[in-house]
Amino acid sequence: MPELPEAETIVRTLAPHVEGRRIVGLRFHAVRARMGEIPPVEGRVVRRVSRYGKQVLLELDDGALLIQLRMTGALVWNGAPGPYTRAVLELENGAVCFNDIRQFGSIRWLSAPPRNLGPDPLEIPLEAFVRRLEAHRGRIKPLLLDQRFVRGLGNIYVDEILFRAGIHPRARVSRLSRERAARLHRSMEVVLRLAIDRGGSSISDYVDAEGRRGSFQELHQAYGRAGAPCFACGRAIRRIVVGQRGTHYCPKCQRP
DNA sequence: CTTAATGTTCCCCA
DNA sequence: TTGGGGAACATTAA
Repeated sequence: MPELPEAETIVRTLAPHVEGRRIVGLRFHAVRARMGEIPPVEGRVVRRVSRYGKQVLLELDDGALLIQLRMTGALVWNGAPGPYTRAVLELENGAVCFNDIRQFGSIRWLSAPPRNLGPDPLEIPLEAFVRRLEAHRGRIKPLLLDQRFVRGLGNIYVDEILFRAGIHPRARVSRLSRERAARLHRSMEVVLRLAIDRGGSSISDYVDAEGRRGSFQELHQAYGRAGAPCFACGRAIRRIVVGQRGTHYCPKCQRP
């Protein structure tokens, strides 16, 4: 469920409730939700809530809880625990439910800040982005989905970004002109910022920490619009499979 | 009953 | 080493 804009929205809506608050307990309702060992966190204070790509970090004094939401994970403040609640973090002033229908998500302990992924797409300068592109060969969509290339993009936003940039999802990275690379860089920033402004995309399950849905799905130009007319040219949006992921694009605006 | 779904990881092959 | 394809994980909805 969460890509960068959803994770960012969760962080922004969760932070005011938990930052500076003392932890009372961390309980797992599903064994698979905990990845690896987690030291006792009772009595420790949540210093900061932040985002690393599409993951959420609850930073304590000497480490952090890293929450991977994967496909259906959610962090809801003071929500009632339900059948899909996999863990609950109790604080002095309330609780955070980690809900996750498909159970792909997990919570793990980090003793040092993560740095295993690529740069944040909202922070990487154009020059660095172009240099990174030049170091790769394959197709553009799988590369943008690779979290080691940039961190935070997922299936929805890659389709939206490529649409806005007018680039075919199967375009070869090595054949992108500098101009198109610049357009891609700009589209990345515009689409992500717009999506954050709209509180993310709620296709099925996604809600922020207040339990509210996002509205960026109403502005999708490509994702989920197979067969519908392109807002730019009127041609039907096409759905293909690229790297095992459903991929939506306009055959006219995104020429091969 | 079959397929696809906002994600990642692992295995095999070129 | 890199990249591509397929499968796996668990659950729901169409």
